[in-house]
Amino acid sequence: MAQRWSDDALARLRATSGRGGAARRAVVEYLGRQNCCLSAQEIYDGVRGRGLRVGIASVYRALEGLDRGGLVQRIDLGDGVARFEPVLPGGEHHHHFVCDDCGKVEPFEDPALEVALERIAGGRGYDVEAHDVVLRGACGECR
Amino acid sequence: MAQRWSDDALARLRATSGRGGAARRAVVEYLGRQNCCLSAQEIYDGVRGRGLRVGIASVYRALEGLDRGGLVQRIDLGDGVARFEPVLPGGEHHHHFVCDDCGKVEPFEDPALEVALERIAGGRGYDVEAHDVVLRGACGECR
DNA sequence: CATGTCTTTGAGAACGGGTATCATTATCGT
DNA sequence: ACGATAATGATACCCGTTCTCAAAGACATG
Ligand SMILES: [Zn+2]
Ligand SMILES: [Zn+2]
Ligand SMILES: [Zn+2]
Ligand SMILES: [Zn+2]
Repeated sequence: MAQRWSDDALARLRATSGRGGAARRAVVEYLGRQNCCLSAQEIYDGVRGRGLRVGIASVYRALEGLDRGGLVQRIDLGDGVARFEPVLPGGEHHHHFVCDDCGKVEPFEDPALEVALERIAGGRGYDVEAHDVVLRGACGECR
Repeated sequence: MAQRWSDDALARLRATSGRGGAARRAVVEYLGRQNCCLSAQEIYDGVRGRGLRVGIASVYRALEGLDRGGLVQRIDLGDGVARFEPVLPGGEHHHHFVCDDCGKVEPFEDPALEVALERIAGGRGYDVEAHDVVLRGACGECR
């Protein structure tokens, strides 16, 4: 599945952006191995940890391309650091709970929430294309 | 109502922080007059526009104190700028729609969404104290 | 009101995530 | 292999936010 996403993302990027590059490939492959959000710095560290000489600028460039193509979702948890996670085909996705105490980030899914959000999208004069939801509080260990 | 919030916030701040100051008072009074979120810079400009010599650092300090006291909600719309809006007593609040095209921010309320969020809060092992929701897309004028 | 103590304030430096720049390297059709 | 052109990496830069610190203000006391 993850491998599937990486391959698909690389193919899609090549179709829109003309050429392939090593940095972009490294970022996509590293990201495809994750199942929740990572910051650009975390991706940079992870890729570098594998011995690849990749610049932080290339990480941001790859993420920007992935974001424009809808292959990645930009997530803002309120700490001033943007995080990114793969967008799986079919629209299945999750949202995040952040512990105010220890900073832990946990994903969750909730179909009823998605339905409520769908209804809002339909009811207003807006053309809603995406939604962000973040829950805050104390996690099981911290409360 | 707005005046009510300002008075209450100032009283609450004085109770926790010992002394009152002119900058803090100016920020709270300006913020109490608004009904949706403002950035620190907008607050700074607004207060300065009234001829008060207030530093941007004091604006951030006031906002930090208000946030710690739960008197203000920090809102992150994903553009790298934190925004703040008064937290009204009773828990009534709204969320925001952001137009990807023109950048316009519009508030909306949706009881069904709040119910869905409440259910999530109760069902998991978390102790959820707050939630952020942002919808993105094209507004009525831009689509 | 004057004094002294402690807090708040404003200006600007410092910090950090993210972006722009640019010379160099890699890609890929030919 | 060659050459046009896009991608890359190092680093300078931008800008929102926080830190620092001397000066000003607030409050209790006499
Ligand atoms: Zn996630
Ligand atoms: Zn969702
Ligand atoms: Zn609002
Ligand atoms: Zn809500």
